[in-house]
Amino acid sequence: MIQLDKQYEPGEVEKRWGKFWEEKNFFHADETRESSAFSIVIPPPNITGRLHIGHAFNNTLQDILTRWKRMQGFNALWQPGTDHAGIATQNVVEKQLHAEGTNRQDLGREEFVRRVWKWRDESGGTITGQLKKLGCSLDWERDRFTMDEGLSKAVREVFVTLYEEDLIYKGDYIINWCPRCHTALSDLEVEHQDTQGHLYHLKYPLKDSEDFLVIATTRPETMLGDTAVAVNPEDERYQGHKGKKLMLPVLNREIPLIEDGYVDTTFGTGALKVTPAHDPNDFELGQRHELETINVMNPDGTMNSLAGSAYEGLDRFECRKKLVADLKESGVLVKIEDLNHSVGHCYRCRTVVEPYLSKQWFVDAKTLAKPALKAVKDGSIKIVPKFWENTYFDWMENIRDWCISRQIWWGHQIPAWNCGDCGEIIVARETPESCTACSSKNLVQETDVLDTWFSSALWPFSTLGWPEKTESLKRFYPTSVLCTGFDILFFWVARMIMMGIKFMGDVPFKDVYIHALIRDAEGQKMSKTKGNVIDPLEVMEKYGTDALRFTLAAFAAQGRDIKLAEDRIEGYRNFCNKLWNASRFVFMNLEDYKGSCVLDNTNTLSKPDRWILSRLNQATKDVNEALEAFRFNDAALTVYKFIWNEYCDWYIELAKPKLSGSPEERAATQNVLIHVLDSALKLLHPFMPFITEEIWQKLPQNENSIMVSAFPEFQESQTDEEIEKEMQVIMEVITGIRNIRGEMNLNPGLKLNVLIKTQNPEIQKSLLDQVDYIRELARVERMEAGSNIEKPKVSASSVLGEMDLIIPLEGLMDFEEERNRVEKELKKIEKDLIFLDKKLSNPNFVKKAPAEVIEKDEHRKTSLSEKQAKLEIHLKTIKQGLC
RNA sequence: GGGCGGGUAGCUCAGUUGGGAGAGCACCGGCCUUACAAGCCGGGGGUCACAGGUUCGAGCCCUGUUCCGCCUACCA
Repeated sequence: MIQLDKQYEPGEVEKRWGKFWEEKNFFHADETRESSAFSIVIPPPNITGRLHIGHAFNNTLQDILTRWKRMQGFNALWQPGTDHAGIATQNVVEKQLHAEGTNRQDLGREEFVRRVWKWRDESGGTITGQLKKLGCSLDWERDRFTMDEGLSKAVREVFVTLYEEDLIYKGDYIINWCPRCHTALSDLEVEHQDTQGHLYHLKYPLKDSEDFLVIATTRPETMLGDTAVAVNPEDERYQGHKGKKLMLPVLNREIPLIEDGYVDTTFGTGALKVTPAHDPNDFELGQRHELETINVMNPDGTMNSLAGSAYEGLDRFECRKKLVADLKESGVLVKIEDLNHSVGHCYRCRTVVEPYLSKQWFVDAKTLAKPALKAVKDGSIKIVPKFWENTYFDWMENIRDWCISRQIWWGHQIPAWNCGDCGEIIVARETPESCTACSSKNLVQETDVLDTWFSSALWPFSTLGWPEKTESLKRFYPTSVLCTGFDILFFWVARMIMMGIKFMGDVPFKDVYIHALIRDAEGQKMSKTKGNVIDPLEVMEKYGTDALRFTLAAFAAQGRDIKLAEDRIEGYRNFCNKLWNASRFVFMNLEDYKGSCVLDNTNTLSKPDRWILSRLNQATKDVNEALEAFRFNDAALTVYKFIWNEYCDWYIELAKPKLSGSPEERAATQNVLIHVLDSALKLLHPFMPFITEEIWQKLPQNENSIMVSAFPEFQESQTDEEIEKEMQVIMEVITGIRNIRGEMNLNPGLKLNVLIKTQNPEIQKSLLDQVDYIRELARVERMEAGSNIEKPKVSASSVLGEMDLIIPLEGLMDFEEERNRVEKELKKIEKDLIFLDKKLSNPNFVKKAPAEVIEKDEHRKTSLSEKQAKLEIHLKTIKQGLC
């Protein structure tokens, strides 16, 4: 006989089954298998990553879907992999070098890249091990890395194709420059933060005049690169100055006054300094007016020689300080105002980014966005929850070209070669031997690498073998669903849609499930610097992986951010224990059991048996429907309630008397206990894979693992509404008795006698049929049920539907308590009746509401009135007793 | 500036087509009832942010206000 410990201990169990699943290769999806496919690609974690709570959440949801579909018989693939995470990884290794007293420049590019690979081989797998601990059923055989040979080939293929179609181009534009990372960033990689800054008002003198204009700027140091001042042509203040020249203070450079409708007459003084090399708007102004561009900064954020000898070499912020002091002294500075404005920061290192003119590579995003926009508009891709679609549309409709070149070393080097002789740019899939224009062998490859998100954008097909035409692609593309947080909707999701449609001719996934972000108990974003991170590994250690997974699923409602509270995890840890002990009970009663988990003979079933089977069927339906709609929380809660509130609270209790009944009764009950436990474990398995496997393996069945067993399916024939109603009445009586016992402080051990008066012969019969359950569960000695019951004077009583529940309490009666109890009940009824009366006496309601609603209310009113009358009589006798 | 999400019990949150609000935790009372004290039984607790509107009927639909959070933007 199988004995379970009194408490569930997750640690050892999790290790054992994790290993078992992997050894049995259950996570593998075979592309040659015929059954219909279900596929998900993991949002590839950075190789620098350690599993944080966001990963745990995201991957738990994916694992739930994958396990569920796999059990449903789908050929289910969950594609694993990691991202090389260009800047992030480079920063990590650079930090190491710094600690060793060296740097990447000293190492040189080749050696540095070798060093990063070495780091990746040694530490890049951390997250993989952690995902395994979480129980993720990823097909590890297919593990991919964005810098793998195959995926790099895909990157080249895409780059070259887009270049050939003029969808990738190279040009001089203002980009976001991070002076610390020494690289360009895409617009998305800049985090805007509202910052309390200053607006400096400066006098720009007109040439050969005492007169001057006042301009306003937040970044005075950029004035050193000014090549014009602009005003709005409509601005009356400046009508007299048309065509004049100004002298740039400090450098005494002559600059023109130009007119452009872009200038906002209401901001500052209505005069705008124009710095085409250091501001995106000024750059456009400059292009329109053919202004010179003067770049006054070095890539590291210090001022260069064009800034003038007084400032050359200074850091941009030091320069600002010194310059402002100088301007104040020379009388150029008019005033300094406080200004709250948003300042861009590098999303990797938090350094203030600098708008910077430089030569970069861009993707023509507008062209690629069009079909990607359409795919969501026409429903080829569904975003859940739907409100994210608007955000997606908005961004895609206003998309700007994507800067894809990065001046770092770790990543996919751009497949472009510059001819040292004729200057030709050669973009090619294979490294060229010689220049296509002049046949020179003097070719140097572009040193820039591609934005990390460029390779991520190809993930749904590059991982399946593209550009080769593989079986895996055929079977698993398009993938079924993409599951991710909204923070990378633009970074990743939108770009995958663009690239998928462009290169596969089909969407990369049919559904996108966007989940919320997890915050701490105060609603703060978790971050290491704040020290408020919940470490999933610690939580798993403390409460068990299943408890964490279930908590995350139960929180996954569609809407607000998730404030993770530890007591919820504890609550679901308790649920594990509850399930464990219910199973323990089942196993304790199986020593003579000979059957299997499959119900063979339904004829011998008792009413509670039929009831729990019907309820199981309903739960099955609800779970499947909820998962189908990505309502993880509903699905989780359904299983929870079924197991705890129905199977444990009622069915096991109802089963106890039958287990000590006749051998036939005992056998039948064992059958149902086991069958329902078996099914409940399956329903729960996607959420709690470890404990369900542990218990399931002890059940009498022959399959390999619960994870490859068949997920329960709803069967119309298994629903039995009659039985559900009948059992409801029995439960009501039991609860009613318990209620009186509790409210009147009667000793729980005290056996009561119970009278039930009812005119309904069916209820009478049912009560008498099932008197054993009532006696057992409500601790009743004798029960009488009939239509001619006399109510003893000294008794507690309540009205339950068509039944009058009477408990004689001669010698035990606390009249005071009973009066309070009945008066409380009457008060409630009175309130309800007033409400119903009002409603039913409203002619419009009677006229317009659907018949069934009216009928329901009328019925309710009658039964409440009856109940009220009966209770009032009862109350009278109580009061007599009190006197 | 534009957009999105949220405001429901003391706390954390559900509430799927509109028909008088639920869970977990916390709280109160009673129980070691041989599966489980990480448990069992019973109980109290809500002007569903505010103000209007539509409707016979609104937590749910519409409008406005307010507070919180987030996204986005070329506010020098």
